[in-house]
Amino acid sequence: MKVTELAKSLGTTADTVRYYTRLELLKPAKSVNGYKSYSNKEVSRLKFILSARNLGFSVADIKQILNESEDGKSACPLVRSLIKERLEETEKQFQAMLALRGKMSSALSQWEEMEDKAPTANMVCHLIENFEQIKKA
Amino acid sequence: MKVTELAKSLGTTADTVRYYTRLELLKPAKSVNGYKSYSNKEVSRLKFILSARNLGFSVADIKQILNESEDGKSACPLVRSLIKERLEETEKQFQAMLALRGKMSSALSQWEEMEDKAPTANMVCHLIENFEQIKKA
DNA sequence: TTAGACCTGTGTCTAAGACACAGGTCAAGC
DNA sequence: GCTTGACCTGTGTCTTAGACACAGGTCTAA
Repeated sequence: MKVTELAKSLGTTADTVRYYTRLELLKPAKSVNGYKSYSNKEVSRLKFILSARNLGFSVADIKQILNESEDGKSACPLVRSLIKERLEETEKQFQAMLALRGKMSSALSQWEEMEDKAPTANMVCHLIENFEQIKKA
Repeated sequence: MKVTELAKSLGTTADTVRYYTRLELLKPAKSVNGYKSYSNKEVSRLKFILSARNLGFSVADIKQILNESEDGKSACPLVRSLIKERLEETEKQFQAMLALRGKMSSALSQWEEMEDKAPTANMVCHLIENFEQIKKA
């Protein structure tokens, strides 16, 4: 299987497959012509990687998990501990995005009723510089 | 004013100031000793940059805005149009994070009751590979 | 004058691929 | 057999917004 075949068969891009290959998450054989040749084992490996990515694991996490399982050990404890970490991060980012979204949408609606002003020596844009979010009561 | 003085006075890091300087958002004079010397104008410029970053503008956005205002034009129309774009992106990312958070927390609670399994030839980790989110009713 | 503490600019690194590009492959047509 | 063109390949570079490493400069106290 060539890189694009593999990618399409699992609904991803050739660049993504190449990326994982570069990091040695996938270890294709070399064809005579220098092209990389992916076996069925790589297919299921890639399937695993994509599932894990979809669940929020980083590529580095996945590398760890694969290493563990290649040693014959159960990766389950590692997997549980990693997802706990990632979930905490996701929660933080989520809260940050929530706040940002509120700020932005508040700014947008305020600004639509405000007039344009030319810049002055100490003011680039009054919309931004005078913005203060109305705190939730 | 030296880079760290400026940074601390506005609650940011020297690296951030250096970054903006590299991109020529700030244009300090050169001291005799080669150190960068920031004037009061740079202070208010940096203040503006930090406000805009805080509202979700990218550094490239801010560069555009500053350029516009340096030409004496009002940056307000640009600012409104940029924040509309950024808000849409933020909304998308927010929804993605919301979904991801749900998936992850669902996975975590499922997995806590599941046993460890050793890897097999076609299974790296059954937790991940057998995970299916229970769709919201 | 010298020691040490602190500060500086420059260069490199990060995540997870996307993109550019020079060259190779392969089937169709002659 | 040869050639054309379409498509594919691997490698290298680029992206964000800074953080970090580091060699060397500055500055204060002794």
